Amino acid sequence: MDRLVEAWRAERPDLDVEPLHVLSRVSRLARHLDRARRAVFATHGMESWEFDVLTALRRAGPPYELSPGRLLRATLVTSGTMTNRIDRLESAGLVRRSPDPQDKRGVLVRLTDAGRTRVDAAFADLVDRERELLGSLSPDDRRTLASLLRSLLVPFDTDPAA
Amino acid sequence: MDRLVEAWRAERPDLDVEPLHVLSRVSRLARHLDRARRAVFATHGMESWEFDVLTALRRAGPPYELSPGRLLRATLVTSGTMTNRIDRLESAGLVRRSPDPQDKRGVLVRLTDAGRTRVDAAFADLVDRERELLGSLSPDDRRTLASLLRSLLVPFDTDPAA
DNA sequence: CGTGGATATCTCGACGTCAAGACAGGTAAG
DNA sequence: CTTACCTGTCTTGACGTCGAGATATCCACG
Repeated sequence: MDRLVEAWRAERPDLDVEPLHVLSRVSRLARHLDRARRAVFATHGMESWEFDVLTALRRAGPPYELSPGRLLRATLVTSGTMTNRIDRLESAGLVRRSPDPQDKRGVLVRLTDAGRTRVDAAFADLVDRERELLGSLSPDDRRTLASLLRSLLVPFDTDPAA
Repeated sequence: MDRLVEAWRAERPDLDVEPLHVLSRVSRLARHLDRARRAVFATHGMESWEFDVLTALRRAGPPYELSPGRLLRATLVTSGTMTNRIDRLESAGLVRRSPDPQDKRGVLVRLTDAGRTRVDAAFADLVDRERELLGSLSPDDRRTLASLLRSLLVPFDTDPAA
Protein backbone atom coordinates (compact mmCIF):
# COMPACT_ATOMS: atom_id res chain seq x y z
CA MET A 1 0.00 0.00 0.00
CA ASP A 2 0.94 3.58 -0.63
CA ARG A 3 -0.63 4.35 2.74
CA LEU A 4 2.12 2.49 4.51
CA VAL A 5 4.81 4.53 2.80
CA GLU A 6 2.86 7.69 3.54
CA ALA A 7 2.68 6.81 7.22
CA TRP A 8 6.43 6.42 7.30
CA ARG A 9 6.99 9.66 5.45
CA ALA A 10 4.89 11.43 8.07
CA GLU A 11 6.63 9.78 11.01
CA ARG A 12 10.17 9.91 9.70
CA PRO A 13 10.40 13.03 7.52
CA ASP A 14 14.16 12.89 8.02
CA LEU A 15 14.50 9.71 5.94
CA ASP A 16 14.10 9.12 2.24
CA VAL A 17 11.72 6.19 2.26
CA GLU A 18 11.48 5.89 -1.50
CA PRO A 19 12.99 2.37 -1.56
CA LEU A 20 9.95 1.11 0.30
CA HIS A 21 7.80 1.82 -2.72
CA VAL A 22 9.53 -0.91 -4.63
CA LEU A 23 10.65 -3.42 -2.05
CA SER A 24 7.63 -3.42 0.23
CA ARG A 25 5.53 -4.12 -2.80
CA VAL A 26 7.71 -7.06 -3.72
CA SER A 27 7.19 -8.59 -0.29
CA ARG A 28 3.53 -7.84 -0.25
CA LEU A 29 3.00 -9.33 -3.69
CA ALA A 30 4.96 -12.40 -2.66
CA ARG A 31 2.69 -12.89 0.33
CA HIS A 32 -0.40 -12.67 -1.85
CA LEU A 33 1.14 -15.05 -4.35
CA ASP A 34 1.75 -17.52 -1.55
CA ARG A 35 -1.88 -17.41 -0.61
CA ALA A 36 -3.01 -17.77 -4.20
CA ARG A 37 -0.76 -20.78 -4.64
CA ARG A 38 -2.02 -22.35 -1.44
CA ALA A 39 -5.54 -21.96 -2.77
CA VAL A 40 -4.65 -23.72 -6.01
CA PHE A 41 -2.90 -26.57 -4.20
CA ALA A 42 -5.84 -26.95 -1.85
CA THR A 43 -8.07 -27.86 -4.79
CA HIS A 44 -5.71 -30.80 -5.28
CA GLY A 45 -5.66 -31.71 -1.59
CA MET A 46 -2.06 -30.65 -1.44
CA GLU A 47 -0.06 -28.28 0.72
CA SER A 48 2.73 -25.95 -0.34
CA TRP A 49 5.50 -27.98 1.22
CA GLU A 50 4.31 -31.11 -0.58
CA PHE A 51 4.31 -29.26 -3.86
CA ASP A 52 7.82 -27.95 -3.22
CA VAL A 53 9.25 -31.40 -2.67
CA LEU A 54 7.30 -33.11 -5.43
CA THR A 55 8.18 -30.46 -8.02
CA ALA A 56 11.85 -30.75 -7.20
CA LEU A 57 11.61 -34.44 -8.03
CA ARG A 58 9.48 -33.76 -11.09
CA ARG A 59 11.92 -31.23 -12.50
CA ALA A 60 14.75 -33.71 -12.16
CA GLY A 61 13.25 -35.69 -15.05
CA PRO A 62 13.05 -39.50 -15.30
CA PRO A 63 13.42 -41.47 -13.15
CA TYR A 64 12.24 -38.61 -10.86
CA GLU A 65 14.68 -39.55 -8.16
CA LEU A 66 16.86 -37.43 -5.86
CA SER A 67 18.64 -37.86 -2.55
CA PRO A 68 17.24 -36.21 0.60
CA GLY A 69 20.34 -34.02 0.57
CA ARG A 70 19.59 -32.63 -2.86
CA LEU A 71 15.97 -32.17 -1.93
CA LEU A 72 16.75 -30.17 1.16
CA ARG A 73 19.11 -27.93 -0.76
CA ALA A 74 16.48 -27.42 -3.46
CA THR A 75 13.80 -26.49 -0.95
CA LEU A 76 15.95 -24.61 1.59
CA VAL A 77 14.92 -26.55 4.67
CA THR A 78 17.01 -28.43 7.22
CA SER A 79 17.68 -32.13 7.16
CA GLY A 80 15.35 -32.85 10.06
CA THR A 81 12.52 -31.11 8.28
CA MET A 82 13.20 -33.04 5.10
CA THR A 83 13.20 -36.38 6.91
CA ASN A 84 9.81 -35.51 8.33
CA ARG A 85 8.46 -34.39 4.95
CA ILE A 86 9.64 -37.50 3.15
CA ASP A 87 8.09 -39.62 5.90
CA ARG A 88 4.72 -38.01 5.33
CA LEU A 89 4.92 -38.10 1.54
CA GLU A 90 5.84 -41.76 1.75
CA SER A 91 2.84 -42.56 3.97
CA ALA A 92 0.69 -40.73 1.45
CA GLY A 93 2.10 -42.95 -1.29
CA LEU A 94 3.49 -40.06 -3.33
CA VAL A 95 7.17 -40.97 -3.03
CA ARG A 96 9.15 -44.08 -2.17
CA ARG A 97 12.49 -44.38 -0.38
CA SER A 98 15.11 -46.88 -1.47
CA PRO A 99 18.74 -47.40 -0.48
CA ASP A 100 21.31 -45.80 -2.76
CA PRO A 101 23.25 -48.64 -4.42
CA GLN A 102 26.24 -46.33 -4.95
CA ASP A 103 26.55 -45.11 -1.38
CA LYS A 104 25.43 -47.17 1.58
CA ARG A 105 24.88 -44.03 3.70
CA GLY A 106 22.54 -42.68 1.11
CA VAL A 107 18.87 -42.91 0.27
CA LEU A 108 17.05 -42.16 -2.95
CA VAL A 109 13.59 -40.66 -2.99
CA ARG A 110 11.55 -41.42 -6.08
CA LEU A 111 8.23 -40.02 -7.24
CA THR A 112 5.56 -42.72 -7.52
CA ASP A 113 3.13 -42.71 -10.44
CA ALA A 114 0.47 -41.36 -8.10
CA GLY A 115 2.86 -38.61 -7.03
CA ARG A 116 3.67 -37.66 -10.56
CA THR A 117 0.02 -37.48 -11.56
CA ARG A 118 -0.79 -35.26 -8.60
CA VAL A 119 2.08 -32.86 -9.08
CA ASP A 120 1.49 -32.55 -12.81
CA ALA A 121 -2.14 -31.65 -12.31
CA ALA A 122 -1.33 -29.13 -9.61
CA PHE A 123 1.43 -27.56 -11.65
CA ALA A 124 -0.79 -27.10 -14.69
CA ASP A 125 -3.39 -25.34 -12.55
CA LEU A 126 -0.74 -23.22 -10.93
CA VAL A 127 0.58 -21.95 -14.24
CA ASP A 128 -2.97 -21.19 -15.35
CA ARG A 129 -3.65 -19.23 -12.20
CA GLU A 130 -0.42 -17.28 -12.51
CA ARG A 131 -1.18 -16.41 -16.09
CA GLU A 132 -4.50 -15.04 -14.87
CA LEU A 133 -2.76 -12.90 -12.27
CA LEU A 134 -0.53 -11.46 -14.98
CA GLY A 135 -3.54 -10.64 -17.08
CA SER A 136 -3.31 -6.90 -16.55
CA LEU A 137 0.18 -6.74 -18.07
CA SER A 138 0.99 -6.63 -21.76
CA PRO A 139 3.62 -9.04 -23.06
CA ASP A 140 5.96 -6.07 -23.24
CA ASP A 141 5.29 -5.15 -19.63
CA ARG A 142 5.97 -8.71 -18.57
CA ARG A 143 9.32 -8.74 -20.26
CA THR A 144 10.23 -5.41 -18.70
CA LEU A 145 9.18 -6.60 -15.28
CA ALA A 146 11.07 -9.88 -15.57
CA SER A 147 14.16 -8.02 -16.62
CA LEU A 148 13.99 -5.46 -13.81
CA LEU A 149 13.50 -8.23 -11.28
CA ARG A 150 16.42 -10.08 -12.75
CA SER A 151 18.75 -7.16 -12.19
CA LEU A 152 17.64 -6.89 -8.58
CA LEU A 153 18.44 -10.56 -8.14
CA VAL A 154 21.94 -10.32 -9.58
CA PRO A 155 23.68 -9.26 -6.35
CA PHE A 156 22.13 -12.21 -4.52
CA ASP A 157 23.06 -14.76 -7.12
CA THR A 158 26.67 -13.66 -7.52
CA ASP A 159 27.23 -13.23 -3.78
CA PRO A 160 25.28 -15.92 -1.91
CA ALA A 161 26.09 -14.20 1.40
CA ALA A 162 24.13 -11.11 0.41
CA MET B 1 16.81 -18.57 -11.97
CA ASP B 2 16.26 -19.03 -15.62
CA ARG B 3 17.49 -22.59 -15.18
CA LEU B 4 14.40 -23.45 -13.20
CA VAL B 5 12.11 -22.25 -15.95
CA GLU B 6 14.21 -24.11 -18.50
CA ALA B 7 13.89 -27.33 -16.51
CA TRP B 8 10.13 -26.99 -16.57
CA ARG B 9 10.08 -26.20 -20.26
CA ALA B 10 12.01 -29.41 -20.87
CA GLU B 11 9.80 -31.52 -18.62
CA ARG B 12 6.46 -30.01 -19.57
CA PRO B 13 6.77 -28.92 -23.21
CA ASP B 14 2.99 -29.02 -23.38
CA LEU B 15 2.63 -26.03 -21.04
CA ASP B 16 3.40 -22.37 -21.57
CA VAL B 17 5.49 -21.67 -18.51
CA GLU B 18 6.16 -18.04 -19.34
CA PRO B 19 4.36 -16.73 -16.22
CA LEU B 20 7.05 -18.35 -14.09
CA HIS B 21 9.59 -15.91 -15.42
CA VAL B 22 7.86 -13.10 -13.63
CA LEU B 23 6.23 -14.63 -10.60
CA SER B 24 8.93 -17.07 -9.54
CA ARG B 25 11.30 -14.16 -9.54
CA VAL B 26 9.01 -12.18 -7.31
CA SER B 27 8.97 -14.98 -4.76
CA ARG B 28 12.66 -15.58 -5.01
CA LEU B 29 13.45 -11.92 -4.58
CA ALA B 30 11.14 -11.73 -1.60
CA ARG B 31 12.98 -14.61 0.04
CA HIS B 32 16.30 -12.91 -0.44
CA LEU B 33 14.88 -9.66 0.87
CA ASP B 34 13.73 -11.45 3.97
CA ARG B 35 17.21 -12.71 4.62
CA ALA B 36 18.72 -9.31 3.98
CA ARG B 37 16.29 -7.74 6.43
CA ARG B 38 17.01 -10.36 9.04
CA ALA B 39 20.69 -9.57 8.69
CA VAL B 40 20.04 -5.86 9.25
CA PHE B 41 17.86 -6.51 12.28
CA ALA B 42 20.47 -8.86 13.71
CA THR B 43 22.94 -5.99 13.94
CA HIS B 44 20.41 -4.39 16.28
CA GLY B 45 19.85 -7.58 18.26
CA MET B 46 16.35 -7.73 16.89
CA GLU B 47 14.32 -10.35 15.07
CA SER B 48 11.88 -9.85 12.22
CA TRP B 49 8.79 -10.45 14.29
CA GLU B 50 9.92 -7.85 16.83
CA PHE B 51 10.48 -5.34 14.07
CA ASP B 52 7.05 -6.07 12.63
CA VAL B 53 5.28 -5.35 15.88
CA LEU B 54 7.40 -2.37 16.86
CA THR B 55 7.07 -0.70 13.46
CA ALA B 56 3.32 -1.07 13.55
CA LEU B 57 3.34 0.89 16.81
CA ARG B 58 5.87 3.38 15.47
CA ARG B 59 3.83 4.09 12.36
CA ALA B 60 0.79 4.82 14.47
CA GLY B 61 2.45 8.04 15.62
CA PRO B 62 2.36 9.47 19.14
CA PRO B 63 1.59 8.12 21.63
CA TYR B 64 2.71 4.96 19.77
CA GLU B 65 -0.10 2.92 21.22
CA LEU B 66 -2.35 0.27 19.67
CA SER B 67 -4.54 -2.56 20.90
CA PRO B 68 -3.39 -6.18 20.49
CA GLY B 69 -6.27 -6.59 18.05
CA ARG B 70 -5.01 -3.87 15.77
CA LEU B 71 -1.50 -5.21 16.04
CA LEU B 72 -2.48 -8.70 15.01
CA ARG B 73 -4.39 -7.40 12.03
CA ALA B 74 -1.43 -5.25 11.03
CA THR B 75 0.98 -8.16 11.24
CA LEU B 76 -1.29 -10.95 10.02
CA VAL B 77 -0.83 -13.32 12.92
CA THR B 78 -3.35 -14.96 15.24
CA SER B 79 -4.32 -13.66 18.64
CA GLY B 80 -2.42 -16.38 20.48
CA THR B 81 0.73 -15.47 18.64
CA MET B 82 0.29 -11.79 19.39
CA THR B 83 -0.21 -12.42 23.10
CA ASN B 84 3.05 -14.35 23.12
CA ARG B 85 4.88 -11.65 21.17
CA ILE B 86 3.68 -8.85 23.41
CA ASP B 87 4.71 -10.89 26.43
CA ARG B 88 8.23 -11.17 25.14
CA LEU B 89 8.49 -7.56 24.02
CA GLU B 90 7.26 -6.50 27.42
CA SER B 91 9.88 -8.59 29.22
CA ALA B 92 12.47 -6.99 26.97
CA GLY B 93 11.22 -3.58 28.06
CA LEU B 94 10.33 -2.46 24.53
CA VAL B 95 6.57 -2.12 25.06
CA ARG B 96 4.26 -1.75 28.01
CA ARG B 97 0.72 -3.06 28.46
CA SER B 98 -1.95 -0.99 30.15
CA PRO B 99 -5.70 -1.44 30.51
CA ASP B 100 -7.82 0.43 27.97
CA PRO B 101 -9.77 3.08 29.90
CA GLN B 102 -12.46 3.12 27.20
CA ASP B 103 -13.10 -0.61 27.11
CA LYS B 104 -12.59 -2.87 30.09
CA ARG B 105 -12.02 -5.90 27.87
CA GLY B 106 -9.23 -4.14 26.09
CA VAL B 107 -5.54 -3.57 26.50
CA LEU B 108 -3.28 -0.94 25.02
CA VAL B 109 0.26 -1.68 24.01
CA ARG B 110 2.59 1.28 24.01
CA LEU B 111 6.13 1.63 22.75
CA THR B 112 8.58 2.54 25.52
CA ASP B 113 11.32 5.08 24.89
CA ALA B 114 13.78 2.20 24.63
CA GLY B 115 11.53 0.52 22.10
CA ARG B 116 11.23 3.63 20.02
CA THR B 117 14.97 4.19 19.98
CA ARG B 118 15.58 0.62 18.89
CA VAL B 119 13.02 0.54 16.14
CA ASP B 120 14.08 3.91 14.77
CA ALA B 121 17.68 2.84 14.49
CA ALA B 122 16.76 -0.45 12.85
CA PHE B 123 14.41 1.22 10.42
CA ALA B 124 17.01 3.75 9.32
CA ASP B 125 19.47 0.95 8.62
CA LEU B 126 16.84 -1.04 6.81
CA VAL B 127 16.04 1.80 4.43
CA ASP B 128 19.75 2.31 3.80
CA ARG B 129 20.21 -1.35 2.99
CA GLU B 130 17.23 -1.38 0.68
CA ARG B 131 18.48 1.66 -1.15
CA GLU B 132 21.73 -0.22 -1.66
CA LEU B 133 19.90 -3.19 -3.11
CA LEU B 134 18.15 -0.90 -5.55
CA GLY B 135 21.48 0.57 -6.61
CA SER B 136 21.50 -1.11 -10.00
CA LEU B 137 18.26 0.58 -11.05
CA SER B 138 17.93 4.11 -12.37
CA PRO B 139 15.27 6.34 -10.82
CA ASP B 140 13.23 5.78 -13.95
CA ASP B 141 13.54 2.02 -13.65
CA ARG B 142 12.41 2.20 -10.05
CA ARG B 143 9.30 4.11 -10.95
CA THR B 144 8.53 1.67 -13.73
CA LEU B 145 9.02 -1.28 -11.44
CA ALA B 146 6.90 0.18 -8.66
CA SER B 147 4.14 0.89 -11.12
CA LEU B 148 4.19 -2.60 -12.66
CA LEU B 149 4.12 -4.17 -9.22
CA ARG B 150 1.24 -1.94 -8.27
CA SER B 151 -0.86 -3.17 -11.15
CA LEU B 152 -0.18 -6.77 -10.16
CA LEU B 153 -1.36 -5.95 -6.66
CA VAL B 154 -4.62 -4.36 -7.76
CA PRO B 155 -6.64 -7.59 -7.99
CA PHE B 156 -5.59 -8.53 -4.45
CA ASP B 157 -6.43 -5.18 -2.95
CA THR B 158 -9.84 -4.83 -4.57
CA ASP B 159 -10.84 -8.44 -3.88
CA PRO B 160 -9.38 -9.53 -0.54
CA ALA B 161 -10.44 -13.11 -1.24
CA ALA B 162 -8.13 -13.32 -4.23
C1' DC C 1 -33.43 -3.22 32.20
C1' DG C 2 -32.12 -7.76 30.43
C1' DT C 3 -30.86 -10.86 27.14
C1' DG C 4 -28.20 -12.71 23.05
C1' DG C 5 -24.77 -12.14 20.10
C1' DA C 6 -20.50 -9.81 18.90
C1' DT C 7 -15.86 -8.44 20.34
C1' DA C 8 -11.18 -8.37 22.88
C1' DT C 9 -7.77 -10.90 24.93
C1' DC C 10 -5.72 -14.82 26.77
C1' DT C 11 -5.01 -20.07 27.38
C1' DC C 12 -4.05 -24.57 25.84
C1' DG C 13 -2.73 -28.53 22.95
C1' DA C 14 -0.94 -29.95 18.56
C1' DC C 15 2.21 -29.50 14.92
C1' DG C 16 6.10 -28.16 11.74
C1' DT C 17 10.52 -26.31 11.76
C1' DC C 18 15.13 -25.69 13.31
C1' DA C 19 19.71 -26.53 15.47
C1' DA C 20 22.63 -29.69 17.38
C1' DG C 21 24.20 -34.00 17.70
C1' DA C 22 24.36 -39.22 16.84
C1' DC C 23 25.75 -42.65 13.84
C1' DA C 24 27.14 -45.11 9.79
C1' DG C 25 29.72 -45.01 5.81
C1' DG C 26 33.00 -42.82 2.65
C1' DT C 27 37.76 -40.89 1.50
C1' DA C 28 42.40 -39.41 1.41
C1' DA C 29 47.14 -39.15 3.50
C1' DG C 30 50.74 -41.41 5.65
C1' DC D 1 45.97 -50.71 6.62
C1' DT D 2 44.69 -47.19 9.66
C1' DT D 3 43.70 -42.97 11.30
C1' DA D 4 41.31 -38.71 11.01
C1' DC D 5 38.14 -36.06 8.82
C1' DC D 6 34.13 -35.45 5.83
C1' DT D 7 29.42 -36.52 4.22
C1' DG D 8 24.54 -38.13 4.29
C1' DT D 9 20.66 -39.19 6.95
C1' DC D 10 18.05 -39.54 10.92
C1' DT D 11 16.95 -38.34 15.98
C1' DT D 12 15.96 -35.33 19.65
C1' DG D 13 14.46 -31.28 22.29
C1' DA D 14 13.07 -26.56 22.17
C1' DC D 15 10.40 -23.05 20.27
C1' DG D 16 6.96 -20.17 17.64
C1' DT D 17 2.70 -20.38 15.39
C1' DC D 18 -1.91 -21.81 14.75
C1' DG D 19 -6.76 -23.06 15.78
C1' DA D 20 -10.10 -23.77 19.06
C1' DG D 21 -12.00 -22.57 23.12
C1' DA D 22 -12.50 -19.90 27.68
C1' DT D 23 -13.65 -15.66 29.90
C1' DA D 24 -15.01 -11.07 30.42
C1' DT D 25 -17.09 -7.10 28.53
C1' DC D 26 -19.73 -4.40 25.25
C1' DC D 27 -23.84 -3.22 22.72
C1' DA D 28 -28.31 -3.33 20.15
C1' DC D 29 -32.76 -4.65 20.44
C1' DG D 30 -36.94 -5.85 22.56
